[in-house]
Amino acid sequence: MTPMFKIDHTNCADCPIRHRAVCAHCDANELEKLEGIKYYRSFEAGQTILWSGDQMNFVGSVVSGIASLTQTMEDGRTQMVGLLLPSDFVGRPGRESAPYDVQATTDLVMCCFRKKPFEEMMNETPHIAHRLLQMTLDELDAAREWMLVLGRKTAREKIASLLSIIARRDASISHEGNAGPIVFDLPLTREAMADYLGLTLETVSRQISALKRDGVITLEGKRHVTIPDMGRLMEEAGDDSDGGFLV
Amino acid sequence: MTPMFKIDHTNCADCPIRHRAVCAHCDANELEKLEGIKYYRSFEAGQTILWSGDQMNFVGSVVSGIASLTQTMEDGRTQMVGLLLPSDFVGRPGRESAPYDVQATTDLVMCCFRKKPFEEMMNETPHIAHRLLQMTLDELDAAREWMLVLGRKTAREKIASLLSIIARRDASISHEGNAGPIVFDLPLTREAMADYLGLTLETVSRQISALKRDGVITLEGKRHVTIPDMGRLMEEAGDDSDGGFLV
DNA sequence: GTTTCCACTTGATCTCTATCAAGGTTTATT
DNA sequence: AATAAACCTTGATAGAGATCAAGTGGAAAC
Repeated sequence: MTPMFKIDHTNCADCPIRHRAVCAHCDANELEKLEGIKYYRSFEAGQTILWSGDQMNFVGSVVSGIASLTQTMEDGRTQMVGLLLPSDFVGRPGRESAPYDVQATTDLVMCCFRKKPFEEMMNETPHIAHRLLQMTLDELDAAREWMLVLGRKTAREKIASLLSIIARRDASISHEGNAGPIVFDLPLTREAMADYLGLTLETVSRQISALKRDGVITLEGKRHVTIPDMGRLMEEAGDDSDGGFLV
Repeated sequence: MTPMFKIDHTNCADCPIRHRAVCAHCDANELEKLEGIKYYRSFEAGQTILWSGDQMNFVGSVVSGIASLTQTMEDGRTQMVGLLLPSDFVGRPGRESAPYDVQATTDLVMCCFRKKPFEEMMNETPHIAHRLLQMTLDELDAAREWMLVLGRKTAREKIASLLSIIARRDASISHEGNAGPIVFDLPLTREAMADYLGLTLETVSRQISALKRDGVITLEGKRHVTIPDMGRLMEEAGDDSDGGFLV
């Protein structure tokens, strides 16, 4: 079965969304139906988009920036449970409320669809339901991969795993699958990284310094990262070299 | 929208599956179509049902016993990424292979459907696709809830969280939502619990002893557990008392 | 130009959990 | 009844990461 939506980071001319996600522009048949319910929203870094328990009256895709899903315990401990990069889908068709906080980790633009009409369209067009199921399965795979990181990896491996995810995601967007050094800007503070990895920000800082000292990464300033050897980084992450991350 | 399948632990006369899962007997319209492709399979405790990467040519529901999903690193570290209790759905419609090992943790009976015809039926009957999306979202919620456990909870809280999940699940099956002590048999070895919680089996044993010493649980033998006060257990787990676990 | 603030780094120490090791129970096997 | 094989418990010790604390650097605000 060939997917009705183009996927995997191909852009179309008039839409900024990379098409791992559902997008109106990708399917001429749906375009008119969606045009009316589509809108863009911008958020500032640090802004909370939704609190856990809030009514969620839209679904959408990240256009630019990074959003994060966070769970919080009563005493304030927090764990990031999802990182939404450009092209990722946000939303829970058929669900009333958000089960975790959704935050803009950086300045963020989202392409939103009002939920009701989106769901109606989903019910009428089976391939969209099918596509959503596939995306949800992707997210489930990514969440489970992350459970291994959280449960069994050392601090150093955790950092390497996170850098590896961001590097791979970034590389696949900027220049299609070539070798050579990978360069990118870290979009997360040390604290956000710690929240994602189940560490403290001090440990994150120490391990980044260690990876730098050992030549696994190069840093200019605090955010600009160069990965001279991706294979080496993935060894440090404890992954089989071919890698199975899906985020 | 009312679900076409009965859900939430109601049994019908001729089917052993509790209906959080897709099941032929729950929808007369689909019954005949499914009859031909449905079959039961039994597994012994410890048996591996699927290795990571194997072709997955069926989907199905757990009828009795417990199955687990496990990820393994090259050096042997393992993390359980899912626990499948009776009524849980196993399978990845539209996917070729399993991304993790599937094992029978106890003796296990599954109700299986051959994948191809199941997928065809899914494509023809939108409400089954819809139901599968909802179930996958449930699993995603559970996985993300578990990320908080793995990333931020102490060993004691982790044990309490696991007991809490099993107790709640068990209680909702055996006697509909009443108060009073909850009694059940632990279906997992200390080692399996450790693999699920990102701990060692020694730490699991020590924390269970501690919970017993502190009167949070009572143990007869090594597996028979009594929870005198479920609220107390949930406090120990660090949950807001109303609890959000979805497993 | 100075001050303030925020993100980050580094050091010292402590604590929780892993690790190593030994022994105990229960259940199955001979 | 004796033996073996899982499974579990408990103790001693070590180590990874948390916690507490001080200080650096850079950018924005005054």
